[in-house]
Amino acid sequence: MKNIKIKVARVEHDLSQADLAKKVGVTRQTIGLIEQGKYNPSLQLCLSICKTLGKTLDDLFWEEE
Amino acid sequence: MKNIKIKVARVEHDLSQADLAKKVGVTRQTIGLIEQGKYNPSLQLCLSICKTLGKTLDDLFWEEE
DNA sequence: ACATAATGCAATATATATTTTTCATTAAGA
DNA sequence: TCTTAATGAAAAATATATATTGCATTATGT
Repeated sequence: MKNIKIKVARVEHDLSQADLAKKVGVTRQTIGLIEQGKYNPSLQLCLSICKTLGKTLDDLFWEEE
Repeated sequence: MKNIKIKVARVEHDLSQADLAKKVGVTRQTIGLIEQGKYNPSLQLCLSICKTLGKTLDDLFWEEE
C-alpha cells in the first residue's frame, strides 16, 4: 500500500524525493518506490528516514487494520 | 547492536526462537541473528514480529542515542 | 552422567532490496 | 512557449536479506 505519511512528512520539510534520498544515503528511486508502497525497505533505511524527518517508526511505518 | 527487547518480548510469550520463527514465517536463524543485532531485517518482517509479540515498531526497534 | 531443547556459528544457495542508467510525463516559472 | 525540477517507470547489475543444512555448545531436567 502507498505510504502517504512519508510523503507528507517529506513535503513538510520541503524536501524533494531526491533531497531526502541524498540525506538518507539512498537513491531517489528507492524513496519513490517506498512512497508508492512497492518496496519492503530495510529497518536501517526506515530508521534513517525517520531520523531525517523527525518522526518515529510508528509515525511513518505503522499500519493499523 | 543486540536487540534485547525482542528477546524479552519473546520470552514473555514463552516462545523459543524457533517458535517465533515459525509464527512469523521465517527461519530460526533469522530470528537468532536479529536478536544478536547482526541483521538488518526488512520492514515487513519487523511488522510480523511486532504483531506476533503484541508490540509496536517503536517498542521493539527504536533506539535512542 | 545422559538426553534433549535452545541457541550460536558458518558455508552455500536463493530471493529480493537497492543501484545505475535512461526515458517519459507532469507541473511550475520565466 | 521554453526550460527546468520533480516524479514515475523499466531494464540490467549488484548487494544483501533470508533459507537451507549441518555441527558445536550450553543449559536444563531426569
